[in-house]
Amino acid sequence: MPSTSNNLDFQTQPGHAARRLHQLAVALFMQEVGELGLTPVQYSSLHCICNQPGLDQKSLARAVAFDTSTIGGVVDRLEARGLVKRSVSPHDRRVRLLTPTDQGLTILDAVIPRMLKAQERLLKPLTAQQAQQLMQLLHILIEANEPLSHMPAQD
Amino acid sequence: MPSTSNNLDFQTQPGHAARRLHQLAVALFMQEVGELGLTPVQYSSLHCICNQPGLDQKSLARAVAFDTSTIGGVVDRLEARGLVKRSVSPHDRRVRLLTPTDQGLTILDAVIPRMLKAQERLLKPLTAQQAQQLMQLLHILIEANEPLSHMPAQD
DNA sequence: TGATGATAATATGTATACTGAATATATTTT
DNA sequence: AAAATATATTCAGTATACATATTATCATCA
Repeated sequence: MPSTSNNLDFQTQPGHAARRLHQLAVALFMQEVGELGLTPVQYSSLHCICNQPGLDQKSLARAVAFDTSTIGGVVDRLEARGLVKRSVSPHDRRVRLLTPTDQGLTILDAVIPRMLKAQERLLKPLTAQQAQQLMQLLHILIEANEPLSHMPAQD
Repeated sequence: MPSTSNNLDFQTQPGHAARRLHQLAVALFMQEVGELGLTPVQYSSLHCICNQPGLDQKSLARAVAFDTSTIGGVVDRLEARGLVKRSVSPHDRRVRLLTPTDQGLTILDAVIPRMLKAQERLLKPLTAQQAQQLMQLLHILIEANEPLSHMPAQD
């Protein structure tokens, strides 16, 4: 028996389970929302920008927990689709301020019920109590390990 | 107040939590294992190949829950680093059989304790009971939603 | 046997997700 | 004010992760 068996099986490791859960969450999101052409990350970003128009990219990155490199490409695509506008901040010309277009606001409203359905489907195999438990446990891990995220640090 | 507030905040959605958990799991893995130059996915694949030498790529994809496009690139990189060999199956020349090299076996042994440390660190904020609960809930979701995975179907 | 269809792998294109370097602009220090 | 430092964004490079198309090979059946 090799040293790599049984309890060492990657299948049972939390990291692998985390990848699988994420994989399923994305697949469900794309099933429900994909028709509208928004990815999960694009949705989160658009949501943020609509709720806080005038946000800069660094703050957006922190809000959705991305590094600033990644957010750049996401915003590129939202901008290319005409859902968001980038403008140079008058106070600091390094900064790009993000605002939603009318089309961006419209599509966000169309996406939300579908997004909610995806979330519901993801947790459907759990009882209400289990679902609440899961979310609580996830939040503990996320908050405790926050410093590990690659998003820009708090001001 | 826009229609996109509060309980609709993406921060509280399970899909977002899933992405964050995965993000943390990868970051911890890379902290512990990165020095050895293996990613989480490469580790899982190498582990599989070492435990089942002669595996074909499709079976590997199913084992690690990837689609076959993705696994191709992963194996490319493992092969380029000399950890794995690809050979044409004598029974079916479409099939590539995967076997570990000595170096592949050696590096796997070196990786395992570090990988375990990463897993431990990920769940450290939880009590033993909570950790067990979390894993149980994750497995329920993964199994229930299995048909959604993009990995190749069972034979 | 030759056409048909199925299958394993590869190739192409898009979108995360990260590291590290480069660029432009601000701020601080001397 | 010039120099040094800091910051927001962008750029280049690597590695998932998926969809879709293509290629090579196999299996079946007319």
